[in-house]
Amino acid sequence: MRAERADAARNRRAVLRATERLLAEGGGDHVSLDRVAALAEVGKGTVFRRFGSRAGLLRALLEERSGDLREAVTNGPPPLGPGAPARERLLAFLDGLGLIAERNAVLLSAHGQACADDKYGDPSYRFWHRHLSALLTAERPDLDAGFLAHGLLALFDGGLIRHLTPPGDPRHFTRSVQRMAMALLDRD
Amino acid sequence: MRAERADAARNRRAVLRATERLLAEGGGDHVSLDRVAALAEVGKGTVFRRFGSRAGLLRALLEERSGDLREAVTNGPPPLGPGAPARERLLAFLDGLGLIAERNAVLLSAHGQACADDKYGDPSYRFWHRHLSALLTAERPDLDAGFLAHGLLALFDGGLIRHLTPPGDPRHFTRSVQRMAMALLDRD
Amino acid sequence: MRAERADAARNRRAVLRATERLLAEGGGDHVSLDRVAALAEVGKGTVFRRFGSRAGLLRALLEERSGDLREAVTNGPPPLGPGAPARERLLAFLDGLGLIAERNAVLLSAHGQACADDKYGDPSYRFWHRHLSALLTAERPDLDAGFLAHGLLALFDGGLIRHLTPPGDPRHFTRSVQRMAMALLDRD
Amino acid sequence: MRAERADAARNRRAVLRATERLLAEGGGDHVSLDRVAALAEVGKGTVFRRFGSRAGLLRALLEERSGDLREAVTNGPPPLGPGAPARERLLAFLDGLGLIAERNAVLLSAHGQACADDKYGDPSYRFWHRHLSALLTAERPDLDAGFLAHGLLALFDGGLIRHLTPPGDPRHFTRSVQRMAMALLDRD
DNA sequence: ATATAAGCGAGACGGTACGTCTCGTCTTCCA
DNA sequence: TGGAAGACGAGACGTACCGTCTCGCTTATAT
Repeated sequence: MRAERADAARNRRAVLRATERLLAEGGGDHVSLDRVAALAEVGKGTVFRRFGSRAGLLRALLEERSGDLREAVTNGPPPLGPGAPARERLLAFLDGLGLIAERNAVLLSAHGQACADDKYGDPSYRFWHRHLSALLTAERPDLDAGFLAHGLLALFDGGLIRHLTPPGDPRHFTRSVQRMAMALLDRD
Repeated sequence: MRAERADAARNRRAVLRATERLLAEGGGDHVSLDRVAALAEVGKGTVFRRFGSRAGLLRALLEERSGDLREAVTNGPPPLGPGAPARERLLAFLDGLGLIAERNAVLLSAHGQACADDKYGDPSYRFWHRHLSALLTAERPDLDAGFLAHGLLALFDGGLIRHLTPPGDPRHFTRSVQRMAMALLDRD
Repeated sequence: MRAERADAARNRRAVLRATERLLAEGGGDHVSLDRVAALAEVGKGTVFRRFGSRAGLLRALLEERSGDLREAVTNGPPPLGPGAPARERLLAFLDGLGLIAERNAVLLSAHGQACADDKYGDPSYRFWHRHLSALLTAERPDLDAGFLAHGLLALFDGGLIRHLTPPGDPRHFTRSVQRMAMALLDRD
Repeated sequence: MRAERADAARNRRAVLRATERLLAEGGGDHVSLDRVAALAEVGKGTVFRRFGSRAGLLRALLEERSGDLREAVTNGPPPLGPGAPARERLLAFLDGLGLIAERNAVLLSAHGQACADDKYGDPSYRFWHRHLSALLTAERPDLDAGFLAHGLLALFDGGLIRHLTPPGDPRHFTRSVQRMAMALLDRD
């Protein structure tokens, strides 16, 4: 049991590392499960047993990347975690999510393509959405916070980030998102 | 450049009609170019000659669907066309685009998947983006209208529309978008 | 190198059987890889994985057909195998090869068309050529046996065989080849 | 009427020149009728009007190349033409045909592939075959001259010529053919 | 000079093969 | 005997090709 777990963990890591290498090399289309398995020196079946599908693999990688943020948002210290005013938490959250997105634009694209239309049911998406909704509601109970949350999350698209990120200013996108959020929060 | 040959036009139409039939029947994944060609009673080569790729085909269909709006926005009467106040034009435009999107959510999804990350360079996207940017700038020159325009357009995602449209209220999504736009325009 | 998997072998056989059925049904042009795969109840990829290309498939079939002769010539009893006088071995070999060719004229044509000009580098061709050369050299060291071997093998063309085989005398072609070989061997 | 003929002749020549340029450039597979038409600056329809098919085009080119030999063999002076002893005519003929074949090995391959199995009914082939048969019969009425003629003609295969022609000795193949023919003629 | 007719370039078309690729399943085999 | 390796089915994609067919310009004749 224990040895087996170690194997599984090693494989899991190998597959994820292979995936990110392929992502870095050739973009989202470069990540085929055959290639991932080959690069990870693992059978294709193993990839599926661990991750279920291409979408699952990309999702797992994305969750690995954003696990810390999720933790910080739930249990961490302010301003990310509970305790700070909603406005500050919102800005901090967008900063954190933006950083992840900027660093993983290619992965984001690939995940978006793979998940197709299940994207909005994804637990991860739902978590971000709930969090955003709550913060927005706190500041602007008069607005449709749920929809606004979708609106803000819709910005976190790999293609858009690549399109908007100028060379030399990797945080440009995040600041734009934050400004847009502020424009939404500002009461007329 | 010679004009499109008569039979070419006929085929173009047949292919587009076949595409929409397949989209309606079985969703985006049902639209394979082989099937399109077969249903249109056209050689596979013809589809590729006209549309270049799966993405090109879906794009063409989408442009056909939105051609009227584009025309109305450019040369039509107010409030869509020039002449009305920017705020009214914006609402009218979002109404028009929302209607198209609500009616073509499946197509939108399929297109989004196929176009991958070239989406933001697409002439059609750029047109909508320019238009939105101009209207937003007119109302709120103090904001980053270009980014807000991307933000609003990011909402027009097939999956999100399906996710948010309740049975019995097909225009719900559009109204939400309009409200979000108004929230952005309202000066603090 | 692992041994061929059991299912791989099964599929290999199924594909070859499908190929020969299609050859028999409708001639060489009837053998498309799509059809072969469909008839063998096998994915198209499997055909390519095993045989690499149309040419490879036909070559494999041909080699299957001539494997026994190859074995008999190498290790079998005289007069085909080693031990008999060269003249008798030559006649026996031509008889064997002629029989195969007469029975597989259609396959021969198809293979000739598909292999294009790599024909003379093909291991199978080289084997027959070496064998023939050796036998001819033994009998007529004064002649260019290598060239004569090419000359004799050039006769084994599907189209020529069909052209020369009268109804009711399927071995006519072979006897002609043998007589021509004898004419070459006969010393002036 | 007369002007039209001029056009037709010009086009015919342009198409043949284009064909040979493509043959020279990239081998037989490079000669697609689309490319021929484009290079000849001629409509594709014109190619088909003149030559009927890919095979017809290659045949026409081949006949252009061998027209002189045909004429010389029929009406020319000895030893090619009538008047010389059969043995000398045969050698002269093989020399002439060999020269053409050596210079047009690629064309020969392409023609062989295109004509598939109609090759032996081709008027040109039949002419060479009749001529060879007659000469062989004259020398060796005891042999099956018709078959031997096929045997000799079977040597004129583009692939074989390329395979056997060493760099620096372009007539090697022809001499080999002549020696083989002599070996056949030499009475035991 | 105008109208009609023929012919040709250009190339689109239908149909289809090829070979590559992908996913997710499923069989086989090894440890 | 349980899980890793990877072959498999299914089928899409995009390209190429052939031989046919359509179109519309250009020329050629007829009025």
